[in-house]
Amino acid sequence: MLKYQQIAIEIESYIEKHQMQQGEKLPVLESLMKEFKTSKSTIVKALDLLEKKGIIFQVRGSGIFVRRKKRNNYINLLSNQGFQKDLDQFNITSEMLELEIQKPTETVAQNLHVDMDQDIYYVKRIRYIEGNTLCLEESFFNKAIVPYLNNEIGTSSIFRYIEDALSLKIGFSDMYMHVGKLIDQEASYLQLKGGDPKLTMESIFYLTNGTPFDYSKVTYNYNQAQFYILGTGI
Amino acid sequence: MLKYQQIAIEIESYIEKHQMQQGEKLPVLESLMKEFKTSKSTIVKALDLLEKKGIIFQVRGSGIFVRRKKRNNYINLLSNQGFQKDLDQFNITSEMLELEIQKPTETVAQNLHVDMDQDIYYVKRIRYIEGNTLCLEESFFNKAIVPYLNNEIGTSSIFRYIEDALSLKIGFSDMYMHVGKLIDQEASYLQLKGGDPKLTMESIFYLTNGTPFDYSKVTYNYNQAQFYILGTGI
DNA sequence: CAGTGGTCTAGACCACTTC
DNA sequence: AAGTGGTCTAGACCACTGA
Repeated sequence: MLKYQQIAIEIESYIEKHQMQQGEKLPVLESLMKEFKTSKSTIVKALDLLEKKGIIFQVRGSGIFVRRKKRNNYINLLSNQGFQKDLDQFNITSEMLELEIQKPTETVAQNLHVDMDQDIYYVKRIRYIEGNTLCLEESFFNKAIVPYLNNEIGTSSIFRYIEDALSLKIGFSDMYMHVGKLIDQEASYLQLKGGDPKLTMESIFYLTNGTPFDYSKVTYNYNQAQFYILGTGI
Repeated sequence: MLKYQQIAIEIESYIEKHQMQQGEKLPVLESLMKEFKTSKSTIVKALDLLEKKGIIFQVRGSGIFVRRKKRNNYINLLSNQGFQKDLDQFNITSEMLELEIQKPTETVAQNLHVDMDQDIYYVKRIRYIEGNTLCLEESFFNKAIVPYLNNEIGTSSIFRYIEDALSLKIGFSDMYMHVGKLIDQEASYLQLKGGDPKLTMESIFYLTNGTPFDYSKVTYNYNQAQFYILGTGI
């Protein structure tokens, strides 16, 4: 664990433990430097990390203040802000519908940057949140990167498997979202009606070295599709 | 203009000008330091800024690479990634429906952190993108911070007015979104039908010093509600 | 004008990738 | 082993806030 990450975690825990409210002031840089026995830059880097996560905001000439979101029951759209902790606060389970090795369609081949004759893992799941249908998810994994998947991995967390068991490092993602109407087949999976609203999210996930390994298309139940984003900078 | 911001802009222009593609390599840190006659930290800071904006990604031990989004016709959800440049690429206009001074409702008072007897500017607008109805927007501005608004400001850019004319600095925002069905009144504004899908986005905007000055509720036309996010970190 | 955060430097050392 | 990005330090100086 790097020093600045460790410091960030400790400051965040401190805020949590003391139930600090929006606008409450944290100790000044000078104090933090002494407390953590480190240089100014390292503290600044830790604080920048917390600012990016939406935990604090810094005001030049004034101080460092706590920032807190106000609503629960909303899911964080940028999981990097919450280090996956956010989804853990909900009880999310998966039901596997299909899991097989396929050749990619043209769209999939393009998004995963593979040839049409390479193998792809196709995973189709329904995900539940607190027992309600959250979304229908179709994912395509580049088999050259994720050589093996099974039912057990699919019903728990594929990403955790990729990071822990395959020790690959996930880097960044492109996400595209739009709103539309459910077709009958989608509706039946989500226990809704054809023509009901849907939120579709297409994502491409990359390893830290820039290789795309997962293209996924997720159709959300509009009753559960509640997201928040803590924006930094306008 | 700060040095690291200037450098970031120049690197971004370079990428743009040379039409560099996803995965193309930029010069190494050493070269950039020499080229911009500056220290390593400053270059690193400029690159971190570009990484946060989704323009590049850095791979330790390997290099600095260009990142490019693939789809057009999608609106950037995090305008901080694009410095407002993103919306400028579309032709967006506004039609003012209402503009008046009111007392806040309880919800508004809470979100803007004002008392129930303080004055609020209420602004109701329809926004168009390339001539099509994009959204119906209701905004509430704290009059103590934004003391004056008129039709002209409202039909152009209220935020630009706040930053330029009032010289206030906008800091960060909380955004909450969910999907639902249009009620008849909303539908008529958006030239859609009652029961059609809608995306609702509630935002609270804060100045850099943490004071909330704008609470807005935006109902998007589902035909135009196409957003993208360039995620960094998972 | 004192207090506080932000930028910038020069350099040491570390961790990862690539050959 | 060489190349490349990442962390960390110590300190100078700058820019903004608020009493």
